Amino acid sequence: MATIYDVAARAGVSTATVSRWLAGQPVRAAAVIREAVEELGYSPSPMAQSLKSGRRGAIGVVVPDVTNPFFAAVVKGLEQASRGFGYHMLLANSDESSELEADILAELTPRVDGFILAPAHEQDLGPHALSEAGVPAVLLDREVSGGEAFDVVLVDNEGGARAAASHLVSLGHERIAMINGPTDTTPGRGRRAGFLAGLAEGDLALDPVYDMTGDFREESGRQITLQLLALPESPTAIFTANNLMTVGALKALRDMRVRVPDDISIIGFDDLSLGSLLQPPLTCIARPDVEQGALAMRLLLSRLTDGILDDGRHIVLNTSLLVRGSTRAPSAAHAPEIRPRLRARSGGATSE
Amino acid sequence: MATIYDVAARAGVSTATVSRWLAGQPVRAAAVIREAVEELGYSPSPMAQSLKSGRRGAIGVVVPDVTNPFFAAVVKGLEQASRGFGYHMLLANSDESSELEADILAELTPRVDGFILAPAHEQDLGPHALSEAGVPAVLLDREVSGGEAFDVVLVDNEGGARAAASHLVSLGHERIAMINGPTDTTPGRGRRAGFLAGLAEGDLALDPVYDMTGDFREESGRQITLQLLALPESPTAIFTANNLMTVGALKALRDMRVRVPDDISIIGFDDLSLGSLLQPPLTCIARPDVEQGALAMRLLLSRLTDGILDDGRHIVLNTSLLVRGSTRAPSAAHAPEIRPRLRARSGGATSE
DNA sequence: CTGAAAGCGCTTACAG
DNA sequence: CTGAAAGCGCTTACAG
Repeated sequence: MATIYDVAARAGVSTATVSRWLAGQPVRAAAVIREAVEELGYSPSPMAQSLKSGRRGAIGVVVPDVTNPFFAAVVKGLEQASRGFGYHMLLANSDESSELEADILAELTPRVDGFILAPAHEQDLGPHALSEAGVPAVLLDREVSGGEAFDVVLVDNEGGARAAASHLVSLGHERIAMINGPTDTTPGRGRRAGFLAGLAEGDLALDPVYDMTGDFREESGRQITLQLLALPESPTAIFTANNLMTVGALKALRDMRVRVPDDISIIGFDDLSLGSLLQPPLTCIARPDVEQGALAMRLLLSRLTDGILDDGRHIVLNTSLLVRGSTRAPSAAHAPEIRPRLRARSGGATSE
Repeated sequence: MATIYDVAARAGVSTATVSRWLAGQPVRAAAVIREAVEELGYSPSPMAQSLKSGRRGAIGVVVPDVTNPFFAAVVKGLEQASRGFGYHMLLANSDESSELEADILAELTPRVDGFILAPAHEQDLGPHALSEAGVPAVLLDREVSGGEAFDVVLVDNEGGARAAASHLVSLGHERIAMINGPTDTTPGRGRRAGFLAGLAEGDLALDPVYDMTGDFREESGRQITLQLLALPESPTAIFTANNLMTVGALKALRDMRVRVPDDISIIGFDDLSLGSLLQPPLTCIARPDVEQGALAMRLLLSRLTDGILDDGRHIVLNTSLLVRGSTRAPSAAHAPEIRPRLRARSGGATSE
């Protein structure tokens, strides 16, 4: 590989001049240098440049799981927004583990100029180590306790979950279950709070037997749904707190031959790529994903390139309720008013 | 940040000794050095190390689109297989564009030790530039013409597509359409060849009006399906050549209220994450994805760490036919034998 | 605008 | 096993 010395020699100037030309500064020998560069096929070594300048030219992206369509979309948004700024993306999955996340951050820190991070848990220490090291980070979809100084791009978890609750309440449901994610994550905490608030507005409380916590993965959604169906008095409606758990719940429902929405209503936080193709189509709380990634990247770039040093900026994106076919009023067999009478005879259609 | 000089000074040894200790070589002052490193919170600069050693510690991953669940799974496999080897992943999307791909490769080349690449088209020049530059690359899911020297991990496109054709033929279909991807991609070429072969085994040919080519994206699957449905004699079965186009086709079918499999059968290459939840569940050609990524990474690592210099190794993964509910024998109204008679009266149920 | 020179933080023959 | 020294390929005050 040709070095800057080769170019300088060939062009008959000093390496300093070549370096200036590379940086776009006005240089007398511009034409000769360009020629030498082309003939030698020269391209500067990013490693050497970084060593001198301290600029790494890379951004670390750490998400729980790229396999989750939401995060895949986020990554796409990140890339779109960063195009043309000369940064590359170092991607890693934390697999929802705070330990792995901390390791990854430590590994990546000396290699990047900043981070886009969706922390596994709100108690994660990794992000704080970052701010101590002076590496800017914007938190995506999830906050961290004591992390007010970070830029954050969130979705309106409370508002979305509240809308889900209101929707179910307005349909007449009373036996309503929530399959939530860990409450030590921002989405888990926010969606729970919002859901409880929405129920409260309908003078309902979340019955402890219907108050379930999974781990945001498909399998936990499936298992918990199975548990709910096995209850002596199973719920007439379920709110699943994210896309993957919704899929798990739907699979459990199908396996148990529970009809949606006849026997049970289901509404999920996050739309599914095939949400509109399901039978019935999924009622859900939809939200931007690619845009959320793009927004986060723009915040980071503004710190990196404009040297912005404000306090943490908070952006909260709106959700929207998509009423499709998976929710409806509870069937007569489950209607609260007549439930006791019917149950004395039938034992309840869904409790088996 | 502490440098190796700080550590050396504190430990009372030379930087050479510290460097050797870092590399795991036996050193007398090991204990003192360790202490100094801990007290200073020293961690070596990867940039400086790279500049000296030439080892970049990163692998470039270039795929058409991480948003495609197949590639998201592949990326997960790549990461799993590389864990513990000390490499980081630089991820970029080519967006199915050969030009963007070439730019990305040029940008990334000086920063990585090797590439995992799913080329946009078989004529791409980018990969050849790589081998000229001496940067190892393994091709994933897609080959490149004249690229016999590359390691490649493919899926059995021919076999899978042939199985799809056989399945439809065995059900009695004759008016069979294929919605393929670009034939200048390995999957497009292979799946077409396999499908034609499968039809030929049933003494059938692919009618030119049923021989469609999209771009592997959802929207093209939708558009083409609409075109097929508008045909005076629409097909009784469709084979879609990848996951995204299958989704598009299903949406078109739903929008046009065409019943599956009553009015039309559909089989896709690639399973969908919700494939089993659809009504009817999707019949498809399934294949490994995470494993394909892991395999590709192992090939690359073997070149990188063991310095293997063999000729290109080819791995072809098997597909499996998942017969679910979206395919069945053509209905009487479409049965070839009696079609002419019926059509004289009804005009055909699906042609509207 | 330009060049000589120092230095970014390491690693690695070379000599001991 | 260890240290002095050169050098990886750049950039950037400094002096002109």
